[in-house]
Amino acid sequence: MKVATFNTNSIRARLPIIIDWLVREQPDMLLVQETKVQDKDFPVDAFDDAGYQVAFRGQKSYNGVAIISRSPLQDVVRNLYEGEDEEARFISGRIGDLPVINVYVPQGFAPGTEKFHYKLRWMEMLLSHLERKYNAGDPLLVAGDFNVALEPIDLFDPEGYRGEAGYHPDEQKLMRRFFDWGLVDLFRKQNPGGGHYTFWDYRIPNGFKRNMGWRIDYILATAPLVEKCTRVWIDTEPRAKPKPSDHTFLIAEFNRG
DNA sequence: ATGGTCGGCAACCGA
Repeated sequence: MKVATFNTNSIRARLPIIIDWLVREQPDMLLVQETKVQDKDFPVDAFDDAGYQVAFRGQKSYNGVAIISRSPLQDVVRNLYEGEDEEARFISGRIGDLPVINVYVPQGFAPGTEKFHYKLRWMEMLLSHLERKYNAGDPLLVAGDFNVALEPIDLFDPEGYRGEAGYHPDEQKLMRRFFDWGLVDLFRKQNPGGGHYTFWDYRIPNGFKRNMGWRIDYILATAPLVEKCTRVWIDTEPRAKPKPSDHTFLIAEFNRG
């Protein structure tokens, strides 16, 4: 089984990259964030032609998440909390026997702002959602763009960004509560070294060429899946394109059974 | 080298 996550920064602008990648890599599922498309305009046909199903929740201009999969997503949930989420950042379901959660955690802007507090609240809501609805002893995948770098080796300039949004102790504490609950950061488990990033900010000149990036996208899994995980890697192809995306694909492979 | 990011969507906002 092969699972990937990718912040698309517009699924329509990135559609050829995504379809090419699906055809070449043939994953069982691809979790995407920042689709930036309303549901009525989601490019369903392109995925159908490539042999994939899609479940999505979008909104105008911002955010938006989708799960693209070989077999259809079942028991789909499009809201993190009771009632209707004001922002399209969460979609979950089940593919075969496997429960899957796809998240686009708020970026947070800057500590002390309302956006930053919203980010922390959102992560707390996700945590309580897990505690309420899932058992850490059962298989579960939680992946997406968490907008948090955990350790100094997870961003190019830890000193420079210390205490800012994306590298702040309050965010990191919340990330570690996911780990305490029973989720494992699969990339980190398989790759103890630093300098491996999933995001390079467009605003840093030649940031990708100079590897000035951040590791803020994750594939997290509970113990029964961790032991089946054979390989985790980052595919920088979309970031190296002439018309690059700011994030890259993060992929994990598992033994079946 | 007197410039220097994207995408959505129509003037800026968010990342």
